[in-house]
Amino acid sequence: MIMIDHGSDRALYRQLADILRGKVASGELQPGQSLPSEGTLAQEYGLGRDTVRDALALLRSEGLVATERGKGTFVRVPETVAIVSLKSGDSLVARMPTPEERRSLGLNDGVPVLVIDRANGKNEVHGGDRTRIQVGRR
Amino acid sequence: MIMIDHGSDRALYRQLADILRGKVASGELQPGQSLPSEGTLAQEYGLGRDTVRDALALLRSEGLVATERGKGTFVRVPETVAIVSLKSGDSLVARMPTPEERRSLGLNDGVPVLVIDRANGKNEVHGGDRTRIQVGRR
DNA sequence: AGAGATTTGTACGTATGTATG
DNA sequence: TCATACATACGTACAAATCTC
Repeated sequence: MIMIDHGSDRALYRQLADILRGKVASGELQPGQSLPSEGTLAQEYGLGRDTVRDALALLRSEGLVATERGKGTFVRVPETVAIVSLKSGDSLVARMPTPEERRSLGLNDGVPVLVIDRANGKNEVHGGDRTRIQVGRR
Repeated sequence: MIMIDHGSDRALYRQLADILRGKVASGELQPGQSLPSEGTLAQEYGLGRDTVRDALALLRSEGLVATERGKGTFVRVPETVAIVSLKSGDSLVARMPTPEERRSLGLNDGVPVLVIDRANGKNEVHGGDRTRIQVGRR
């Protein structure tokens, strides 16, 4: 098993994030599955709880996991994706949501928004985890 | 001046983030301008440095500020935006970059990527802070 | 070049509160 | 009711990058 190298230049919390990211990538941790608790991870890897929390915060910011208070941290399950069509004259950008957008759309950490500027001047904001943009071929 | 309410339900670091976000929104803090140091903020608002860091981390995750080690935290300056055209049959999604994508594109915290699936099967990844997607009207 | 001050990064500890099961 | 788990907030200490003199 891969462990933490206290002699490495790489920060301990980054090493732990690498390990957990790898377990998600390899399928050892499946979508919906819970990670060990912060306390358990701290004990298993010989780290302070703060260091474990830094690692989990990093993975949340990447959109890889979601943490629920009192429950635990879980590998994110992909959302059902809706197709949104773009037409000639439309444009869009991607950015992180404002706190208000996060609330109103119910977005997790590590989820951007797509902001569409329609040719008619109207504006749309879509959650990045549940939206695919498509041109033509409707 | 707006201060921190230790009696409030809202977490202290969120209150501080609200204050700083407001100063950016109002223009009191201009793009490129540095925020007070963590130590200064902690002293001014009567908070622990850890709490100040939580607030700054939140603002970074929103793409509002960028922190440079040894220098300070600065209001993000908008990047020069390149226009990328979509054609019929193309599609795209937005998500947070992998660590590798962040490195290779030189992306800050709080900056998503746009992943374009071209009709010919090819794939493109663009930094969300420097890209506008457009359909037609080139 | 070098020394010292400033600033952020990392890592630990403790304590308490709140949500969940 | 009780145990578990995450959230918040304080403290300390040292490392590393930057800046100034």
